[in-house]
Amino acid sequence: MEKHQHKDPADKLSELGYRMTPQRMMILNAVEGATDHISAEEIYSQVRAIYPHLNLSTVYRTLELLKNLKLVTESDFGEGKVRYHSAEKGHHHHLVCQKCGNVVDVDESVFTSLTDKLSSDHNFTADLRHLTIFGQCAKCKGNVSVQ
Amino acid sequence: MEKHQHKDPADKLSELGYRMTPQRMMILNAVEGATDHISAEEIYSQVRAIYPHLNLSTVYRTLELLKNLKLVTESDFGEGKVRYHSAEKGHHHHLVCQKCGNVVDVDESVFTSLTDKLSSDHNFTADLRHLTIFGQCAKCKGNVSVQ
DNA sequence: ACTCCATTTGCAAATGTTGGCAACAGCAAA
DNA sequence: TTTGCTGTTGCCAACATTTGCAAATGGAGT
Repeated sequence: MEKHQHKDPADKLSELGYRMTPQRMMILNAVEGATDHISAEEIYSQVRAIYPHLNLSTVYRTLELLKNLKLVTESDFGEGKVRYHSAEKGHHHHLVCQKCGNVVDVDESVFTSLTDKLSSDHNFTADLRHLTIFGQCAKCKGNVSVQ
Repeated sequence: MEKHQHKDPADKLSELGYRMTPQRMMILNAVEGATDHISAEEIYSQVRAIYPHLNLSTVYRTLELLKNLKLVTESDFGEGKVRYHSAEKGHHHHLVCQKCGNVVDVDESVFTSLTDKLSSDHNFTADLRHLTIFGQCAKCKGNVSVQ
């Protein structure tokens, strides 16, 4: 009954001609179900707990696919690994402090002036899904230490 | 005679208390001398040709140092590896087309409205040295193909 | 149910990059 | 010049991620 009220990402996959395999189903669930940005390794062990026959490559390949289909979002917080987030839950971007490592979310609207300018000046349609901005937060701005 | 007209990056290193070793000298030269954005591996083999006793780790560690000292700039063009550029040659940013892979340079000024907003709204000082924006260029905007 | 075939997976090896640790080298003090 | 301290390097193993390839599988057609 509530089947076609808002399109389930799983349906979206098969509608686009991709196969809905158990692996994909569970990886998708892991990303959707995560309360925060989740890493490939976390998805891997989380799914493995209930579906032990799963390869890490499959996780990466599925995330790549979901990313291309705009079902998930990829963010690099400078940890040496990348994190994923369900696109369903709304777009937002990140400010990462290079000193304390703190991450602040900012709304997409902050970037509209930039995307407008890129569009008008360069005829370039920016895709800001991955955008992470590094810099210094309010707290750390006083510190003068060189790294 | 022209020694202290504009500060040589090499001098800058030792002034800041870092040692000027042959490895660092040659890695720095490789980045300064490159006509375009150069990868770690390229620096490695280029320096090795005239200084065979050099380790790839040293290249990465030196680049990390130069990056922190704001002598070089790091850019990720989505090739699976990162590229470096001499900061002396002026700051600019990149628009990478997700379809054709073409890279366009844009001037730093395009981003002033964004950095101003981040500063006033979030008291966050953005460091845009690494900024690469993905999206679609003018040519590819017509295409409808999914990936 | 059965066949077929492109898609998807697992496996293992390769990639680019980082980290630990012991040996080495620059430089200041004696 | 020798000593000693500390920063730097080489070596090697770890890490996150990607790739090639052969085997397995979903699902359309019979």
